[in-house]
Amino acid sequence: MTDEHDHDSKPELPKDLRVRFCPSPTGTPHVGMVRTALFNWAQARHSKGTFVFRIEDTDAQRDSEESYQQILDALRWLGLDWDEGVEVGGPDGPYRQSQRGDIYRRVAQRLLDAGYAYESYSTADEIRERNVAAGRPEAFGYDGYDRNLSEEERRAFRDQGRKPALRIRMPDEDVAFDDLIRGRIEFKAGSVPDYVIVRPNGDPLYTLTNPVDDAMMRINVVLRGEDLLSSTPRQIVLYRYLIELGVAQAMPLFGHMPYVMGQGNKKLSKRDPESNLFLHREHGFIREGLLNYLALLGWSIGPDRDVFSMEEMVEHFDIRDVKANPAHFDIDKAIAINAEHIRMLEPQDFLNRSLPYLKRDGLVSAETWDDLTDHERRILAAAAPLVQPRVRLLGEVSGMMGSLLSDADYIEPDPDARKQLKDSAGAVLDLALRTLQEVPEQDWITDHLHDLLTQALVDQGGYKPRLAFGPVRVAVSGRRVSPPLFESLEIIGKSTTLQRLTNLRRHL
RNA sequence: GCCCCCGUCGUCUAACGGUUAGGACACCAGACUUUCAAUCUGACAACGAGAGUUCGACUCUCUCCGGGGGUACCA
Repeated sequence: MTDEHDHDSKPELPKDLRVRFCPSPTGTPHVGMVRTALFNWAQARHSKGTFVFRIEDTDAQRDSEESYQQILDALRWLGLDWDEGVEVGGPDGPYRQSQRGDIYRRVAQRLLDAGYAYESYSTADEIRERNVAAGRPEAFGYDGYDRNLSEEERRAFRDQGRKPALRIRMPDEDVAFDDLIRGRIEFKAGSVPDYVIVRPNGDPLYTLTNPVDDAMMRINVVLRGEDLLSSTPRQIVLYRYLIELGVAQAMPLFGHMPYVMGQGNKKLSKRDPESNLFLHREHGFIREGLLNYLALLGWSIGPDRDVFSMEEMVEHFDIRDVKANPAHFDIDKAIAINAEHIRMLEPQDFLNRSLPYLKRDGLVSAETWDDLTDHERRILAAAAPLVQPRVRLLGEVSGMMGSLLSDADYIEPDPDARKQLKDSAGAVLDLALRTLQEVPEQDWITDHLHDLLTQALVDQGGYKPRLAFGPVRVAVSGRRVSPPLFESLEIIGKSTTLQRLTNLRRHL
């Protein structure tokens, strides 16, 4: 497969590509995070490179073990496998930043010794006060006050009991780079203030840990969210220092992916239910469908095409083809794509994946095929082809199959279904009952039942098909929407069918 | 304030100087049908605005407008 696009001014991807996914374990996994993981994974697989999975848990206040476990669960469910990282190990471990404190301390000290970083005693309040006093906007940022403190001045601060944060010294020059998605981006000199890499209490910050780990893990392509775009110049500067110190070998390439947007013009927030990956799973998204949809947010496999497998995505994916503008998460389209993937499932696969939902809803005795009863297996096998093209989410399977799996001799019609019953329903049910009673067990098959009822109700009874079959369907399924009628009759059998017809007749 | 990003149907996208601006989702109408789906047909619907460059701009440049992000001892 040759790449059909030229990528203008965008850089070439490195030969031995190494990308990473490095979430912070805060909260439950969300779709924006999944999309980031997906694009990194797809690029790694396409380029036959290495996908590193690291956890950035330097913020003890917000990080949680539960969230970490959920992220693992998410990636495993989605099938986004990693080559090096947590759980699987690798040459550059440990892969949780909370276990790498010594590394950061050592690098910070070297940055300080080399003069690339300096001690800063200013508090946030003091910085703000100085800005206001100098007529600068409050949000001007750090003013460089501690840049050239003498040893005496530093001692004076220490004697007051103050401890310094460590700040990186930003050079007074433009910083530019070629973004893999956006092309050349230039930041004007002086627009990025000196920034903190280590707190006064010694805690390293993301600003330090992220580039240091990328450097030590030899990450050469950084694909991350657009929200990190404006922090790239300071990262580049730090990287230059790390190269000087021999900690980093070379500057990585950067690509900044557009946001996934929610309602209105706002980034999909963690609070938004539509962002919750596990909620989508509970509703019955399958991994193929969700991943396919997420891939569509900013990327296209080609003209006039939007349903594809992950294998196809891997074959064609190039981060340089990703669009730079934010995309709205459209749940309707996501569901439609999911429906396509459900229809493409092998029938047995469809059943196996539906079982947890059926079990959850109390319709079957087990979550796995082998643990079901013969009776359940027989019904499910017969019902699957009827149901599979009719559901868009696996969570809908229960509603479609409920009346087939149940051996109840009466099903209370839901209100929607009851509205379908016209005045003629009683007479129709009587006629259907009389007709079906005569059918020998061995003739209780779909085609025969269809012929028989059509003849009795439509041809001879004079009812329009709608009026003829509506009441029968409601009696059997209790719903306005159901699997096809005659197949359903065959599946539930003669005895149950007659009982349900009789009992609906009684409850009219 | 300053810095940075983004701008094609309602939504996701195709187009890479020359097309009646294509497809998908949603919506509407129809065919098929026992219902609902599936499938098929059709309809509706977009280049933010203005200047350039060019024989010719969705496409290149600039300005404006609009939206978003950053300006943290969060990531």
